[in-house]
Amino acid sequence: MEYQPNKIEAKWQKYWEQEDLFRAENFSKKPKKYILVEFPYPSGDGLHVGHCRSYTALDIIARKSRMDGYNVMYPMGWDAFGLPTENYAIKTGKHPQEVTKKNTDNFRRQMKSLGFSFDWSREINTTDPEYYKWTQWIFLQLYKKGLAYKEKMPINWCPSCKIGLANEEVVDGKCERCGMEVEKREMEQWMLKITAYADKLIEGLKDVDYPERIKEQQINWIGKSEGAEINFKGVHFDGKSEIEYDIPVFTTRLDTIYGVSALVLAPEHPIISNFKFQISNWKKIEKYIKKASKKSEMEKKDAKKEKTGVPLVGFSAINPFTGEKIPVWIADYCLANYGTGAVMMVPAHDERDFVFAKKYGLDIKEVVAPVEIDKGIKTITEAYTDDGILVNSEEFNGLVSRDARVKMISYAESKKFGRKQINYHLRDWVFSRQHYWGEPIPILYCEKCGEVAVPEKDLPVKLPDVKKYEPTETGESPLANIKNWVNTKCPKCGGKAKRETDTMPNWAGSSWYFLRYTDPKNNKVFADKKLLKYWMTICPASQKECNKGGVDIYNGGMEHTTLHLLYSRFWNQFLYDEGLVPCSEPYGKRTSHGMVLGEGGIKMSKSRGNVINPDNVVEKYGADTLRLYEMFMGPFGDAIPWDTKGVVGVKRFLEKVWLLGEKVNDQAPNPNDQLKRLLHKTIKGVTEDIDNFKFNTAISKMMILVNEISKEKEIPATYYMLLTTILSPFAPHIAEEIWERSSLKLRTPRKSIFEQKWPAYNKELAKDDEIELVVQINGKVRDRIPASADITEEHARELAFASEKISKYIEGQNVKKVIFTGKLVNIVV
RNA sequence: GCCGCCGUGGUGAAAUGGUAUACACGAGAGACUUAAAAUCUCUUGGGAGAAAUCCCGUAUCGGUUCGAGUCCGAUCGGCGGCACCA
Repeated sequence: MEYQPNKIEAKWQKYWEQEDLFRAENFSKKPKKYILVEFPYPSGDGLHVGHCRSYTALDIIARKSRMDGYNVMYPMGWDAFGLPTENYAIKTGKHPQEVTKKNTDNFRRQMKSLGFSFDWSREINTTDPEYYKWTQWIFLQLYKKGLAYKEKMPINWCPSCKIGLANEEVVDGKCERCGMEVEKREMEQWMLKITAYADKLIEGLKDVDYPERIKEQQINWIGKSEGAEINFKGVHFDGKSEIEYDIPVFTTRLDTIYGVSALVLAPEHPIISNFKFQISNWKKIEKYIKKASKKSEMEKKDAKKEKTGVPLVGFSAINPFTGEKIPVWIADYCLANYGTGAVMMVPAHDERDFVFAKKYGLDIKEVVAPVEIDKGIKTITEAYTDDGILVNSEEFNGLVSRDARVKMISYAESKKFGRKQINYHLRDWVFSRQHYWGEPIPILYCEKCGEVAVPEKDLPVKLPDVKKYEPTETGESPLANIKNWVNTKCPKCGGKAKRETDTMPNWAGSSWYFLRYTDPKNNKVFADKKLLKYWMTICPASQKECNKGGVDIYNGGMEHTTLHLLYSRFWNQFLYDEGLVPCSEPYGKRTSHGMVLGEGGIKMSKSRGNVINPDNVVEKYGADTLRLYEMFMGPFGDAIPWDTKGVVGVKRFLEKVWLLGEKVNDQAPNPNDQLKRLLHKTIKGVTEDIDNFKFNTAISKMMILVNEISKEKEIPATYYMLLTTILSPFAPHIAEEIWERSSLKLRTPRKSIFEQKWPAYNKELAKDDEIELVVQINGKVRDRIPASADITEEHARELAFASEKISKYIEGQNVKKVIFTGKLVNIVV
């Protein structure tokens, strides 16, 4: 009978749903396993084949884990707040909620058609007031602890559209919609103090099983650097008298302080606007600041781009170590949002400073000499940026850089003009958006009481209906126009109050959703404590409570490494400190998938017209083929181009498996020993490959087995059923169908294949009994000799030296060394 | 630019520091067929040779090692992130 996926797939999807086979059971006696994939943003384009890839992979893990005896939770939900839906609403006038409903319905249908074993009873949606009530509640906890605060921050502003723009909407410094040059505009914004957790976020990585590259990316993003903050004395004449003030400077290279030629301020440094009227070249400075504000941070940091700057005429600074008076410049390669917004310029020992000093003719003074040479370099042709030995630094001469830094900090501390300082590259999280489609920030402004938190009993602060989804002309969110929503009473004094009209960024809802899955319908707390403990801390292996558990496996894309992954770790650590969740780290293990690219290796996009719609693939080849293909196409962690031709390969494989059913005969004689060994080897290989996320090689191993079995005239039913079982997590529909037919034939009770145990293999049979002993001369293969797998070194040497081919090479040669590795002999001559 | 990753046949790729190219696609030849499709069998990194066999080959250059696709250094090329796309 022909393999017709369309006939069997819907049948089994319905069966699984009716039998409720994938429900995660709270407090089950079985060991728990919480398997999580990043929930999607339900865009109007529908499911991307890239989504299918990671959901299939984790579905394989989930299905196999159930067969291994775990109580698995594999949930799914929607991260539905965000710009694309809002923009779509602006264009069509449809309510974002309506659009979201349509999109999530479509996503859910597509997911179901692929046979993913999600526990749909736990489905969540970040835009559901019953969900965002708790997002707002967590914000209030942060607020109460002083971790949410307001600050003026620059946003992208289009003067023609009169709206704030997301970075993505700014193309080459211009508004994506109208092409107008984008300006920076200062606006009061809600900020979250993630920097308070910088050390904890580094520290927490020690206990979790993340790929090294992810840990490294996060650590570098946080960018902890230890150094010193030194107060330079700023001096200028205001027409009547000399004014003095401190200009703090952060440096990790205090050892180079005797080589400072100038002080450089960021264009946004407060000193500049404070003393605006005393700067004699103000016009020039103003022009420079305006130009700099248009540059992106990337442009400013670019070491290859020309460095520019303007001196602050009449201003100077005093180096507290030397007492020397040095000029003060402003330059945009000094960034306002890192350190103190002021840096000391040491041209001899910093590349950017060197280029800058050369261009503007500033002093270049060597103060650190390379350790190995001490030639007294006269003309410096490039910056020496490594540590070395101090020269030209008075009492610190002769010290190595590291010691010099320690001594210099003590000196600065004793003289009270400096101290040890740790700086982070990490910046606080801008948490305000002037958009409609996000969680309203639950804050009120009372005429008498000032800023007031919305009482918890009044949550959620629901999004009101609006007519227009565009922001207002003042740059405020569209909510500002809904007067009867904005105007409210102060919960403290009952007086007049206005609501905050900013909404939260899309990242808010996704920063804690993994907690909600444990108890998705609770309306008293964000999740029940006992359920959090059960799902987040019970170690599946020991069934005992431990603090390292959290989600057992969390899969997502590399693109989320420094934002979502860090933000959600921050929220969880905060909730842990508040005693609200039982583990400090949310995810015990992190894995990541590679992107699915279009044919030819370019990104899939509507504009390129190379988007593959999973619906079409399912219709043409079946869900099992799509699943299997996406797992077979390459290593799970790598980006891989789609290849429609490649799909037929796995379809043929499934057809082959299907047709094997015709050869099954329970009276069949046991196949030969080699095939039996291959079967056990395959079970072992597939088991290990799934556990190691090596799905592509697991499939190739099954292909090899099927190719071998196909050569037999008759196949015992046990072989066929074992093969089907190890295939079942990959291609669940065909496996169920084969299992049912085999069960009927064997008259065993009908039960889902997913209620079966994962097969064990015989360790002895899974080993090779014969090998080809490889004989090398100087590392080059010269002969292969069949031998027993447990050959001794002595015997292997005998065989090697007895070989005719080998004797050719060693005749008249001096054998220096013989290396034996168990299956290889290397003779060094 | 900075941080992280990757580079192997015509293509997707496989390979605990130990036989480079498993598995699959494509291509070529053949079988079956009136024919086509499907299916099955064989060939398929480059070069030399009638063959046995030999030489070269994992982006480039160099190093470590008995032995390097794998480890180290440099270079070139590609991808992800760079804080308001998610």
